Amino acid sequence: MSRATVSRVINGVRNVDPKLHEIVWQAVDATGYVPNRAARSLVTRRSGTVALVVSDAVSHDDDPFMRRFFADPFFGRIVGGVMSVLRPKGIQLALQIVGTQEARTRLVGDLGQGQADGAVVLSLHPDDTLPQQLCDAGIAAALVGRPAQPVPISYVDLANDAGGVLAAEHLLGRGCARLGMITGPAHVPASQDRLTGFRQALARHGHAWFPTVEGGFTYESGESAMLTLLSRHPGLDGVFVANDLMAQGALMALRTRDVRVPDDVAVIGFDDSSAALDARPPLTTVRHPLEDMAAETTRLVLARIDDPSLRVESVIFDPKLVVRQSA
Amino acid sequence: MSRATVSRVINGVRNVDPKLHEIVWQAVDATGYVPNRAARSLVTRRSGTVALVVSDAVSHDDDPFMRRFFADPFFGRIVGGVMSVLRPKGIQLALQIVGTQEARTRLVGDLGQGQADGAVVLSLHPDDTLPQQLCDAGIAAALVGRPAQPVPISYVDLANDAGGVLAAEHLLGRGCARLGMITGPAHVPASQDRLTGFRQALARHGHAWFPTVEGGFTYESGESAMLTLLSRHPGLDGVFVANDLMAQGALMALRTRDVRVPDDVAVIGFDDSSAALDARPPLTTVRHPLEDMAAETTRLVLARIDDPSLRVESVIFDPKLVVRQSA
DNA sequence: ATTCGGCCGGAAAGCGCTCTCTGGGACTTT
DNA sequence: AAAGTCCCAGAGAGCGCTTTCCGGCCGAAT
Repeated sequence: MSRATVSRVINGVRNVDPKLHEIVWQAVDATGYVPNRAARSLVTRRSGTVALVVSDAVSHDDDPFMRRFFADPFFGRIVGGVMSVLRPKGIQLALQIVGTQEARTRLVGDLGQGQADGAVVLSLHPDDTLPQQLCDAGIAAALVGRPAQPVPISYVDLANDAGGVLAAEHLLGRGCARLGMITGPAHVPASQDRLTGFRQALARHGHAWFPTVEGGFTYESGESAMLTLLSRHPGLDGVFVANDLMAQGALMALRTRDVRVPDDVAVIGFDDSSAALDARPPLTTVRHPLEDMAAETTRLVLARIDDPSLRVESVIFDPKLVVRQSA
Repeated sequence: MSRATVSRVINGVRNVDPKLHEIVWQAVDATGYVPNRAARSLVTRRSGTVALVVSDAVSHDDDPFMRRFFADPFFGRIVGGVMSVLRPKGIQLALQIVGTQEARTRLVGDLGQGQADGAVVLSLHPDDTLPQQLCDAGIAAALVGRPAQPVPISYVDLANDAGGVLAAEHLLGRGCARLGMITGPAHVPASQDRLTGFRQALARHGHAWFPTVEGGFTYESGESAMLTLLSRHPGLDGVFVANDLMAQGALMALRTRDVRVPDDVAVIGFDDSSAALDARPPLTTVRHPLEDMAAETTRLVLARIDDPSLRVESVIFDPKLVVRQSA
């Protein structure tokens, strides 16, 4: 029997006698044959790999930010979501971290050359040029989270502003009248959107202004932001915090000041991460379905690999309010 | 000029005229040429890739345990450590998750065939057969954490028992006399070792017995374990908790019972993760240098790829006590 | 001046696979 | 019964690279 026939059987091409089909599979099982991926991709020009690219502007490898980033559940949840769609299809996941401009250029070259068939991209820096480069190079790629600058590239995002609205309405609905917010870093689009949504919803209900303190998405920044808020505005009865980890910190601050939650001050977090469940009282929070979003991003990439002529597309997920005990 | 010459230049082989050398590099820069990885590995039989394998015994992809696992900083910290050594060398990281026995067999086949040159393995299940399979197949691999069963395979581990000793001595040293421990799951080797070390150190100081409650490494399990311990042994003045997240939960339990930390009860955690810093009071804990260990594991794999005749090797890291405010 | 040795660059053979192209056998049609 | 049709299997080219083998050139030694 010729290699061609075997190749046809293994790749499931029609026009093969069922008997031969059977024989081939038996032989494969018996010998434990595994096709050579390199040889295959050499001719098919497909690598059977999708890259997960983390693009940031750090100078060196051991950058403390990167350490924090990997330790953050954010990264792991995305990996989990991506894997959940890649695994059943037998597609490999290659991890790429690009910090410098040079690394970005090399990455685009490598991808263009076929190192991976497509890329799921996490663009962490506001003036990251990678989305544009990817776009120019015609690489099948999609972002998790909207690009900070307008670029014709597919992306999946959460309606962060709608999340802000949800939080505002819930707080208002339970009778809170003196609200405040602990925001995320100003340069992160998601932070902006959460603030905007919250602000607009409040405005619609006649609240022209409310106090705000900026945090850094960390536990400690949430704690100290809450302390600041509390000292400046002792009459506060409701706080929207831009992520759960900061909210957990805020809860601790409230506790040390002997402020009861939710009786004196109601707190709403954002993400519905494990921190929300671990907080005491458990956090009422806005669910951020990161796994599903990462999975959807991966599907977008895969679709584009199959048909490069596809239009760029954006998928916006709607957040849901998860009511627990903090508000 | 022939392709052969170009190849020689790019791969830095000797016997090339410096002038030609120069010309080639100029051309490469000018045209943005990137060598084809597939073609190269076809002939060199090297993929330039190392796999990070997570081996567990889950039945399906969306297994809740896996979701938890990815969301846990544990995974991310390891990824960070592995990347820190792979990146400078330009080696790719491919992520592989194997839950079923079938997937394990296929993985070993794929690796043996050259899909990756080696593997850094996280074996999460006590009777995981993967280490043995990898060993039998002669694949360059090393484990993060000691294998649950004795297998001739390289691994990197923490001297968990020494960590237990550190905790015991610190607690004893600050005058605690009625100690207890919240352990990790009994089937995890690391849990066992932490308990063993703690027990032996206490025995050496005349404490023949101390109360123990088993937790599941989660915040909530730590909280409820502490509550149990407190109700059964109200006189407790020191607790060793097998990881920081449980310790954070324990702190919360203590707080709700109005027990002062460290004045009434001293608490020591394990890992020195972000939870230790986020806890109030900040946790005195045993540092688990996971990033460094993952990096070392990767180096072991790389060394074995270079020279397959290398003996299997184990590297044991020593834990350090990080004293903060909880003990 | 002739030969020998050492080096450098080119030719060409694959690596293991896919896929087009073609031949041959069986079946259908007139 | 002869010609046409279809379908399946084999032959063979070639994917882009590395690497061995050789031929040719130049400098040194006899």
